[in-house]
Amino acid sequence: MNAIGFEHHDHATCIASTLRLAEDNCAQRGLKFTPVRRRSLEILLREHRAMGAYDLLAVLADDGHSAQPPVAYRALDFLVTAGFAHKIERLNAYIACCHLGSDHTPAFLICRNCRAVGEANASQVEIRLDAAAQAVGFVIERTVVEAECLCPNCQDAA
Amino acid sequence: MNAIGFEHHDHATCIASTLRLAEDNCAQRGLKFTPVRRRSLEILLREHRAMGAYDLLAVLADDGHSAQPPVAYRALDFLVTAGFAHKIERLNAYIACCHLGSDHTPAFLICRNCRAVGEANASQVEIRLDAAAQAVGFVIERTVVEAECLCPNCQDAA
DNA sequence: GACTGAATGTTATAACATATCAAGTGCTAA
DNA sequence: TTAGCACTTGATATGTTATAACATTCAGTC
Repeated sequence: MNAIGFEHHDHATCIASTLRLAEDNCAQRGLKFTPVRRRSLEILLREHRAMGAYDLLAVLADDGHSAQPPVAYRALDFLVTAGFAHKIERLNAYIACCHLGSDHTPAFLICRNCRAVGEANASQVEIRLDAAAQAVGFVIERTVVEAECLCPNCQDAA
Repeated sequence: MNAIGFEHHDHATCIASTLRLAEDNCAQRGLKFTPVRRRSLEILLREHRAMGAYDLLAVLADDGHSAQPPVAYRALDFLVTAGFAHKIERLNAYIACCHLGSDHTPAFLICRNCRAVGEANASQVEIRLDAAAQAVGFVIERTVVEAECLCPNCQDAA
């Protein structure tokens, strides 16, 4: 369950700058970037992979935070709502957003074998559901796109 | 959690013909369309909406079938694998396929308020994830597209 | 009849998620 | 300055979704 496309980057800088971005963003929007929320985002960024809520919880517990499930779910809900993280429905797991700041419809590539996750950016995805939605009078608010894949490693292994 | 696009159809005929289609399909492919599997598909078709595994289980139990979770999950797994049903990841629920027989990438419209579900057919959906997948060496096997919507009723209610 | 492989029965538990209510915190307006 | 409000956090309990593991049954076939 590693993230894809991050093999050669300065991880510490990436985390710090994203946290700063999130901080600024919260200030602008009047959102409270509390310690648990900040720490949760930091954990997701540090892992750079999809984590279950209970995985996050375990790390928070190690920090000495309260370790009841609602703590993790509240933090994740905040991050997802604020656009700092995404939920991978397929895995019931959460991942820090790679394109924080830019408005985007995320699309995920998920290895069905090792659960590695890659986030494609919006320009690479085009969806034409509008006609179908209009036909039945639905208004689309958000679209989840998740592709079940085999990653290069797991292709080789097979 | 009603299905969309089925307001004016002959439901009994629809169920019967779909079951027959599934039966033929299994015969051709050498799959065993056992009583539980058949009954599960019939239940999904009858409901014409996304059902949780435990919802299905409850109906099976009323029939007098064994009512342990694996019974429902096995039946659902068979139906999904055979292409007779789909899983709605967003809802952790299952729905009978509307386009049984035709090869298709399903796409769902899901009302976030009442959980009504509509299945769009493949020609209305176009996805361009290939470039993103190629860039990181992933091979896409299946794509999940689920749009979070407001259905007409819930738009009015708002 | 005995073997084989698939399907089913059964028990237990893992994994994911939320309801509820109490307590703390920070802001602001009388 | 303190009363009230909105929001966040703490804590307990429980609800919901899913699977592991192993026993048993059953249909086909040698």
